[in-house]
Amino acid sequence: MAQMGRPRTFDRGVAITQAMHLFWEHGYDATSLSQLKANIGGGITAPSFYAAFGSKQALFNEVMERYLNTHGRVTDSLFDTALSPRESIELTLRRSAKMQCEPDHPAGCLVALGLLSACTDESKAISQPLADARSLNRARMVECVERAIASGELPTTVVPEALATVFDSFLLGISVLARDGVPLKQIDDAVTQIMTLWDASCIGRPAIGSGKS
Amino acid sequence: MAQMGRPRTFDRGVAITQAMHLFWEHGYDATSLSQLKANIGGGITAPSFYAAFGSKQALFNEVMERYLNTHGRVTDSLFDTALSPRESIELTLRRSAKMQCEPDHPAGCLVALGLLSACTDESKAISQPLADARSLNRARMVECVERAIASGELPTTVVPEALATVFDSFLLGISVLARDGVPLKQIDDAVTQIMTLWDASCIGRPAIGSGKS
DNA sequence: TCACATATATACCGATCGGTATAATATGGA
DNA sequence: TCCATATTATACCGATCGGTATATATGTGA
Repeated sequence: MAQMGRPRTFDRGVAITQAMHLFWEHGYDATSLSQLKANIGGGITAPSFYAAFGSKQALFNEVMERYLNTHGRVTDSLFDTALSPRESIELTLRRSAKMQCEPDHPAGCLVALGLLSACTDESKAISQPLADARSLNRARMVECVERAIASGELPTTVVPEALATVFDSFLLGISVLARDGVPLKQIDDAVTQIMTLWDASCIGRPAIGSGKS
Repeated sequence: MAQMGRPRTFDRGVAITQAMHLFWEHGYDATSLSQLKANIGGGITAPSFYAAFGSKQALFNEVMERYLNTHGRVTDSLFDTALSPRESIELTLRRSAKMQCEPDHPAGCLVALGLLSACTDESKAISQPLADARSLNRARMVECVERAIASGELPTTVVPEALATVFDSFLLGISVLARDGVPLKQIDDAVTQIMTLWDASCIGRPAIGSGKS
């Protein structure tokens, strides 16, 4: 019993990728049904759309799931305990930067930019999984620094949240840079530069210049 | 000749502030005329709106101008040559973080989040002044680092774009953090932390850990 | 008092939004 | 062959979008 009924004229899996690119570029609200229908499988009709995906929101849910299981994986090294904490963070930053600048899909990160999609209160709830992903990444960054402190890689004077927030904010900012067309090399050089912050903390010179205000 | 004709029932300047808060929170596209009309001066009608502001886009232009001349000024220290380059950047980061977490207006920065407003191709053109402001800030960051190198504050081995991009990306990321509800103290502590990067570069230890990947 | 200027209120414009009812069409299994 | 199943195409739904035409109310200056 392979499949009953008239076969659909488009590939559902490919369609989700096409929809992902649209949501990625324009956000949830700003991506209209007309755009989705026009860009899926060379153009489909409204009933075909709803028969295949249920609703715009349901499709977006599938898109988020797809993204988190593919492109979103660039931050997986954050909880790869086979790596040193320093390597975990550096890899996350470099892989994220590279992915976000790839030319075969919209620039930036859907998770970070998903905050923009959440314009309406309604769509804020819809893109909650993206907020959860950001929250999870934040927690993992802190854990990563804590691991480094526990292993003696970083001195106990380092405040995990403070250092982790530096990397987290830097990471989130990459999405805006990528969207603004800043070249990958420049961002990657910045990663190299920011990793010296880790080394500086490593040497046991935390909180230099903490005064000022 | 004080004013001719029937006086309007709302304060135009206050209305622009109210509109700014809406655009700030929801973005250009997602802020509807209905919302604007309902929130301006306790509710106005469509003809009153168009008589006062011309169009949604014209109002948004006034809002951007207002923002850049008020809240957007937190980055002014970037080109205040009375400050040391290090102070310029640190002040920019701290003032930005503080402003973006103030409770009397939406969290985050309209300039950074304006990237989200630009969902449609059309609205991308409309919010071009915000993209220009980001671009300008980027250039000023680089100039700031160059000043430090010229004055001997930073060694000539520092690549201005790389270090500036670190601070720029960190700054842009603050908007997402603030929107996600990360407390100001945590962000401010991160500023303290990231400024040690400057000090580390200052000591003449640039490009540590530049290898890897 | 009366014209003028400006803002207001009511009602409406075409376009698009996300979503659907109805019916025609194409496949597999009995 | 004929039915069940599933997708397709056509046409349409009410709601909202940004914006406007018309008429009325409210002020100033002569």
